[in-house]
Amino acid sequence: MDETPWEPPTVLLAVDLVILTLRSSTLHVLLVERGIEPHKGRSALPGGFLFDADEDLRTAAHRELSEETDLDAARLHLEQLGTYGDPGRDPRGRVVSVAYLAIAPELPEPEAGTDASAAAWTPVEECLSGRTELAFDHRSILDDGLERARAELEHTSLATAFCDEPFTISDLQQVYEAVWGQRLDPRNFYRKVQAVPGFIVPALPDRRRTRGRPARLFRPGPRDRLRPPMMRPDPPTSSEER
Amino acid sequence: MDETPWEPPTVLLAVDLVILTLRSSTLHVLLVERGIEPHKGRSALPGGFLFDADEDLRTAAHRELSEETDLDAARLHLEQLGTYGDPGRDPRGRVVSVAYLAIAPELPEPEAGTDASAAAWTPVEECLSGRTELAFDHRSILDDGLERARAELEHTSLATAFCDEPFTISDLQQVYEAVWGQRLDPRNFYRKVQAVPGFIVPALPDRRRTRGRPARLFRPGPRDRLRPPMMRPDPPTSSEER
DNA sequence: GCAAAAGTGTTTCTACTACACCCATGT
DNA sequence: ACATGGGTGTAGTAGAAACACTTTTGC
Repeated sequence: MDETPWEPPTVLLAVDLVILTLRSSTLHVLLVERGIEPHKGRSALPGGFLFDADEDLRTAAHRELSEETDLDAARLHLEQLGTYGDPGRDPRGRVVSVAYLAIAPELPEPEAGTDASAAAWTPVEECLSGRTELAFDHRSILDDGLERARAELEHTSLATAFCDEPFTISDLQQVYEAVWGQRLDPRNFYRKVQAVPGFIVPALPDRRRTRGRPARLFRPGPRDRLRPPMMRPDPPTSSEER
Repeated sequence: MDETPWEPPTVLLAVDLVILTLRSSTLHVLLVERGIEPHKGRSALPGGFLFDADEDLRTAAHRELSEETDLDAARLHLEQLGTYGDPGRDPRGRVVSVAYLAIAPELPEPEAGTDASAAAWTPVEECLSGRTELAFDHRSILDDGLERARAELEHTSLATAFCDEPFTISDLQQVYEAVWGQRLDPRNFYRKVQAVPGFIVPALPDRRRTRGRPARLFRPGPRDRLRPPMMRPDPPTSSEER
């Protein structure tokens, strides 16, 4: 049908990162302020173009992560989220961006970019409410990243990636509550988590000094997929169909 | 840091399709025989390069689908699966491929390509066992597609996309059994499916003529996300950790 | 009538919820 | 002592599995 000599179109390939963390029990996302057009001065997800034609996609994501934060990128959970390639999403031309989702434990210092204009942890609520508007289609990438994180908390051990080791069970509970936006019963959570084989394993009989009784400490277990899953309670469903 | 004039590398963008269907109670995937190098003569997932720089990714997937099968592409469930961009996955150069997952009900005629050399429904078992070797990294794309389909059967109404309307509950059960590779109890399945609000709704009091008592007919319901989910039974777990 | 598949009832077991209660520590 | 969060017991409820049994058709 089309045996005519035909040149496939080339596109620019980029990676974008949704980096989530918990800061004082609130979910935050790392945003940079764009230093150049388009969308100069607006907040955006960290990311950038593939460096050269031999660079692996995941490697590119790690590189951008290192360039724009001081995180120990190696130990970070990093997972492909989706690819965003609508024509017109970037006025400079056809840019297709592969988004990655990264989860970081709470950091000592919030920012310290070596590359981008400014990097800052921003409460996700600010983005969702529209108080902070994101460049390009980064709002929908963020939405997808949040929904992915919420779903993975049910079926994988992702939550432990938010925590520094060792962690207490209520550390873990704060992760679930922040990401799901729901309060959970600490007593039931305590047992439910431990009922999942391989999710968490006890650490040294060390104990954490806070108010109240010291808590036992745990580390991530060997299992990545949770069986049974940690199902989130149904949100108050407005209408029932039949 | 690098303010030197720098040209971002361009890549070739492709789409690949994992098209699954049920044929005589067995899960099949659509494969084409490659007519050109590389991997000439080998089986591969249908797909191809982006047509031009203005073409949407999903549109490209639909176009390739129409070109290589006679499916009514419009009514097909089509969902982004992931992006495969390892350098070296294609010897022709840097090709990044966005994979889509499509689910089709059983078709009157299995093949009829207008574009590719030959299209054929192949039992997925043939690919998994290695009896049919796939070109490029299509084997791992297929693996990801299967795992995605298995997971979506639990949480979404994807299974109805395998069925022609109207369908019986045991039609639906065959979908679950084929994709999960597990036998299910028909009596419990019968009630479990109907206990999910909005999953399926009764169709005309028409009945299907087979051996045995005729079954009631149903259509897909309004809900896309299943609550409660249809959890698959745990596969016989080999080892328990503690 | 008999085979075959659809659909129902019932029992048992497990899992989740809600909440009362006890435990260990800092102040 | 007492406040504060960690951890345990337990009853009530809902859902899942297992399986006996009835119903409706084709032959």
